[in-house]
Amino acid sequence: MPELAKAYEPKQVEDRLYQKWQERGYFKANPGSSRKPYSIVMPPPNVTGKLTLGHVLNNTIQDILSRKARMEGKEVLWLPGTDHAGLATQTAVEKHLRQAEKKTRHDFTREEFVARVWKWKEEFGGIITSQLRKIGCSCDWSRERFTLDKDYERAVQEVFVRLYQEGFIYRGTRMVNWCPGSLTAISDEEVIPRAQKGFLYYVKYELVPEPGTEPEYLVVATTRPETIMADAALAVKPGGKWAAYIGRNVWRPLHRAPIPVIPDDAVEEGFGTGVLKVTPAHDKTDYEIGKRHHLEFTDILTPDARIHDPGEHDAIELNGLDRFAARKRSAEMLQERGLLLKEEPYENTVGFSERANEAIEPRLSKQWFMRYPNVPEALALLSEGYVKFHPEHWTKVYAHWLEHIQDWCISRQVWWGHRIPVWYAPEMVEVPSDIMMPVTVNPLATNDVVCQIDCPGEGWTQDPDTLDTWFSSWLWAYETMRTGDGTRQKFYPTSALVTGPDIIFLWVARMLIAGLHFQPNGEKDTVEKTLEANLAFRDVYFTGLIRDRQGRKLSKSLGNSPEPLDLVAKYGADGLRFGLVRIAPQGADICFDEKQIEEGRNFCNKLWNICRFRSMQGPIDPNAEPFKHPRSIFADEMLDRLHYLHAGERNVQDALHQFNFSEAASLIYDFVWNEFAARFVEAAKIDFAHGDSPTREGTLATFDYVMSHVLRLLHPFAPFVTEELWCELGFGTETIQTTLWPTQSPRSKAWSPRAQEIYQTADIGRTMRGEIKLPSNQKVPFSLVPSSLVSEEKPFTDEQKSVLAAFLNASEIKVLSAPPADPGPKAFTPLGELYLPATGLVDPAAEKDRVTKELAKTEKDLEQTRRKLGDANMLAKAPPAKVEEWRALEVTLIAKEKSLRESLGKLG
RNA sequence: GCGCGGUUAGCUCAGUGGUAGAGCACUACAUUGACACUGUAGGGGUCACAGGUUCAAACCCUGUAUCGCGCACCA
Repeated sequence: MPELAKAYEPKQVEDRLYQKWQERGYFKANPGSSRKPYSIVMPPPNVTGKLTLGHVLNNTIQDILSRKARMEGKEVLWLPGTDHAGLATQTAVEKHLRQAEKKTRHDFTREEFVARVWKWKEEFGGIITSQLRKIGCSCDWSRERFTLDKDYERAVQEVFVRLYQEGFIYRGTRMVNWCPGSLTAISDEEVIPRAQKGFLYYVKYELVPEPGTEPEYLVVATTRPETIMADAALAVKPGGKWAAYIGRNVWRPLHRAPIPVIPDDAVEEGFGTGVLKVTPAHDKTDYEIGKRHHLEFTDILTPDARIHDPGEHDAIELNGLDRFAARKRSAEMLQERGLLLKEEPYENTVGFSERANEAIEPRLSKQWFMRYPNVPEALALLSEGYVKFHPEHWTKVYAHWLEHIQDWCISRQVWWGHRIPVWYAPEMVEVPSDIMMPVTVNPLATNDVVCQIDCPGEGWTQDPDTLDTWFSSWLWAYETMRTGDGTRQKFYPTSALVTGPDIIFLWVARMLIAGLHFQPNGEKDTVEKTLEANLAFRDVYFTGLIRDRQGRKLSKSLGNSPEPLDLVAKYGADGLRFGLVRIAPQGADICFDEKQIEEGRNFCNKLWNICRFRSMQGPIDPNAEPFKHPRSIFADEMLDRLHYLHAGERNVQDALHQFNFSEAASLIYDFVWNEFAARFVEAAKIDFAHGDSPTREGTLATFDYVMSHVLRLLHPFAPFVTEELWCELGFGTETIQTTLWPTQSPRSKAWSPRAQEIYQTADIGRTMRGEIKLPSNQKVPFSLVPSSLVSEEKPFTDEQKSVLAAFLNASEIKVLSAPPADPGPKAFTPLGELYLPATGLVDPAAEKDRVTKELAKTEKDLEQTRRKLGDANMLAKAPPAKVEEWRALEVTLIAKEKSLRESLGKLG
């Protein structure tokens, strides 16, 4: 057997193993297999994007699920792919063109520009998928999909046509969230509210005098004086304090004209002045009010949010100004006209588009909308348990969204994406969407339109818009499986989805709805079966967001986002994976610290060195059967611990079953480091040192048996190091990937608590050494006066003594029948009283300190216990077993206290 | 404003009724044979606060504070 390197070197291992796995086709899913299916579709990352830590966590969890399922004998499909990310990619290419060629998208024809984006995609499209390979993802790359693949594109358009025909998709002029930076509409779900510091401007609206009235005015508090020219009315609460003015007119202060005072329930008297200025074309609420009162819809903003209020009027100078400059200027103009009463600092929430970092402009615009089908069914999926969210509390968020669902604005004024399959008759003149003018609103216009994929004939023009990227990804769970070879029949519904809660509406909910409505697996004989056959997925695991140590989101602009591949180079892919998964808390965001990755690497190295040590003792037996050999109590103890790792109160099986990955990782970590390495391996050294030890073979077999379990349990988390050790050490020859996932291990019938007692005694003895400040390499003689139980019922053997001596770094352990004549520092252990020599080692003053401290703690414990035992109420109502525990504790503590007092007495 | 989640050691987190835990960081000691990516020991906590339930509360209930997230017709 080759000797292993002194430390685990991931670089020597990772690429070689990944290549081997690929060549041998381990990740390939076979739809013809008779094995039970297990499937996951990868949330497709932006095709030209780069790997982030979020991707690492997310895909590591998918890999854990996939690899474990393979080891459980399932036919696994983990389907990878990428997303065309319409606006994001287009923006990136436009930025590149601006910098490299000083051109905008409008310097090209649409076809030329889209060709440039494809070129960009060819150049950068492979980066993220190659990065996923670097971290060991076991997806079936032969099935990689892209949301703009020809077939996929056609499927998206088919869905559009179908929904149009079914009446779920319509075109309309409505208020949308307009991004003046990207010049496109976006959906409600893509608007991010942000607190903004601004001002509340108090503006005088003078009443148009009527015969017999005094000059009067109403005051409006507004954050947006730049929209005053678009005011169509003032609204007040019906029957409220301003109700007397209803029906009168006021002078609009800029672009002076009379506008009516109207009653509307949308007005809250407690807000501002209780008088609301109504700009139906620039505010969602005002739009509704405008419709109710048949007001005029005046749009005074260009698509890029500059003022454009044509005609002759008194505020003409605002034209051409950006909305924020216009805000300032209009306030000044009001001031100059004596119409601005005051302005006060004010914080309100404004919607932003994340991509362009621009304040969203509520804007009247002609767009395509989708009314969601199957909403009640989608709600039932979760409430009736067909689909489960982990952690569960996201269910409520999902339900709330569905209960308040609004139609989805699905058209985008973007060139890179799925073109809307709608055609306009030759005689129709469509206004190009990028013209820099406000829209002409004519809600009554009817269009001669045809909705179909192919051009209906000469002269017909296709709608210039593309579809929201999410309108393609909502089909991802099943459309990626359309391969004509039975893949969808075998693997859909998918088993699990792993994603972030930030796209619960954008993607997760919509995929469930798509499954319900399009029924990719067809109709079955009962409603329930139809439902179950068409679930997009059965379990959804939501990861937390990764933040930096200050709690900020990781982002490129903040520069707080570590490069995952740098971390791989430093700590290895397994170190990164294991470190991240072990620390990721359930249902909460992750506070990233590189130290955690370092721990992951250290753990892999620990595992490596345990195996290295084993390989020095001779060849490994891949079929080791420890229960067939005579065994030490330490081997039995180890086997017992393994049993509990599988079946204890907290165990790996349950943790993974409950999607508690950090718990599973922590359990294995603690087991390997604290049970296996720190206890069993140290005790095994005694066996290994003596070739003639009768338990040597049993210890070797236990070692191999337990290590075989550990490597397999760990493989989904740390695929490279476990595979390397598995094959190099001879546990197997081919691969660990297709070995059996271990779920249980029996206890030894011969198990006794003695090994635990020895470990506990060693801990106590080591503490004693530490307290009298013995250098850790100084060998000293210990004496033990065994308790009666130890001396009579279960003798303290020489082998046990050797192990205890090794743990204590003792030169010898003298077993005495009575305390030594000249007793030194003493401690109570499960084995009896443990003594250090009185002379030569101990400074009496330090020893007195030690005993005094120990006595104080004992007295405190004793007092606490006695308080309980003295409380009649407590004794009466607590369970008897608990009371017994307290009684036993009291006895021990009394003896300990007595003995410590004696020691203290002797020390003077 | 409503809803969800958090608040435990310097840091990151476990801990769903019975004497407060882990890793990191810190301090001391130790480099002969698995591992310094190590070993041994130590210091360090009014479990956010206030009430309540209970024999007993970090844990259950109510309220408050605070942080994060989501939702809302936030003029």
